[in-house]
This record gives sequence, structure tokens and C-alpha cells, in this order.
Amino acid sequence: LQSAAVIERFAGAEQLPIETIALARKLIGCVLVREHSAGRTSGIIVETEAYVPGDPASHAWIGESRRNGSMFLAPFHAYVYQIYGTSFCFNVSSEPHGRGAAVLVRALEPLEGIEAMQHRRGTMAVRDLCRGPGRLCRALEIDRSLDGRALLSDEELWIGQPVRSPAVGTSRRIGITRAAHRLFRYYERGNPYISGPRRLSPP
DNA sequence: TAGGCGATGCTCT
DNA sequence: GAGCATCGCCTAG
Repeated sequence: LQSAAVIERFAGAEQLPIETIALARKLIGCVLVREHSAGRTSGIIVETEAYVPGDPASHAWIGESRRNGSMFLAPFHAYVYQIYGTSFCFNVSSEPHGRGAAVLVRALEPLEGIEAMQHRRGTMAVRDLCRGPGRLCRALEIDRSLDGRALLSDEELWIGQPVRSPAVGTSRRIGITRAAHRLFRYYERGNPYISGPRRLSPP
């Protein structure tokens, strides 16, 4: 947790990689910003997962559908879906148009609007506000209405430049059964706001 | 701190 | 009708 920083937008898409693994790493340390009539909430991305083209664990594996259409948009668009009836998950499309891939954002370190997050989440525990994909969507009020937004230019939901360059660790992805051995989860080493195991899984 | 488990509703077959 | 990229609550230690 750190005091409010100046969050700068990316000047253009050429400042980010158009490849899922590289983007999943690059997003660690960037800022996710939610502008709302009630004020701004934001957090530093500290944990992501890559869902690459041809990945059996990816929602895009079955082909394009009504739900997963945003995964097939040009890079850096929001893919938001509902899971288990109760939670939303936020992803960033990550490959050229039509390919079908995304990076799941799993955890944030709260940066701005912490009181609003506490209210939306119904807890005062700052460490738990955005620790988990469903929790961060609740804290930032992200739902299906934001699906498909262009995340470098949108006014309500956007990704800003990194506020630091963290040491990044890798592990298996969480909560999946297919292709579970692949080390496609990325996190900031030592950061207390990440959601799962803190260490590299055994090979 | 870690692990088990039920709630929950949408998407796709 | 099955299957979830989860969460919160409950135990045990």
C-alpha cells in the first residue's frame, strides 16, 4: 500500500505487448482504474493468469460464443464474465483480433478509494478487499456492463502505466482442472495482496 | 493458517 | 442438466 500516485495513461497500444504471456507479466505493477460517479477506485495489479490461444482451460477453447466474444476483440479490451452466479471476473484481451485469448486479473493492491471498496465489500480488512478475482470486481464495481471496453482509452475503466517494476514469480493457475500443470500464473514476489500460493509450484 | 463445503445463476450442450 | 478461471463461513490445529 502506498500513498496516492499520479497514474498516467498509456500513450498507445504499442507500449504493451500483443502476446498473452508477455502481457500477463507486463501487467504486474500497472494500475487498474475505475472511474465512478461516487469517485475513483484503483489498485496496483499484483497477480494475473494467462489463457493463451489453444489452451484447453481457456473460455475461448470452445470457440467464439455470446459470453466469450470479448476474448476475440483486438488487444486490451475488457472481458468480464460472471462465475458461480455470484462473482464477476475481469480479463484483458491479449492477442490480435479473432485469436481468442486473455489475461485474468486475480488481485490488486488497493491504491485509491479504499473507503468505497470497504463499503462495497462489506469488510474493513484492506488486505482482503481485492485479493481474488471476484473480490476485486466487487470492490471496483466491475460487472458485465463493462464487458468489451477499450482499456487504454475508456473513461470509466482503464489501465494506467506501472507505478513500480516488481520482481515477478510464476506458479500454476488456480481453480482449474484442464492444463493445470502449466506455469501461467504471475505475481509480485512477497506482496501480501496476492490471492494464492506465494511460491513457485514444484516442477 | 489451511482445508472442506454449500450457495448461486448463467452459459452451453 | 451439467459445469464452472469463486466466496464466505465453518471447523481444526
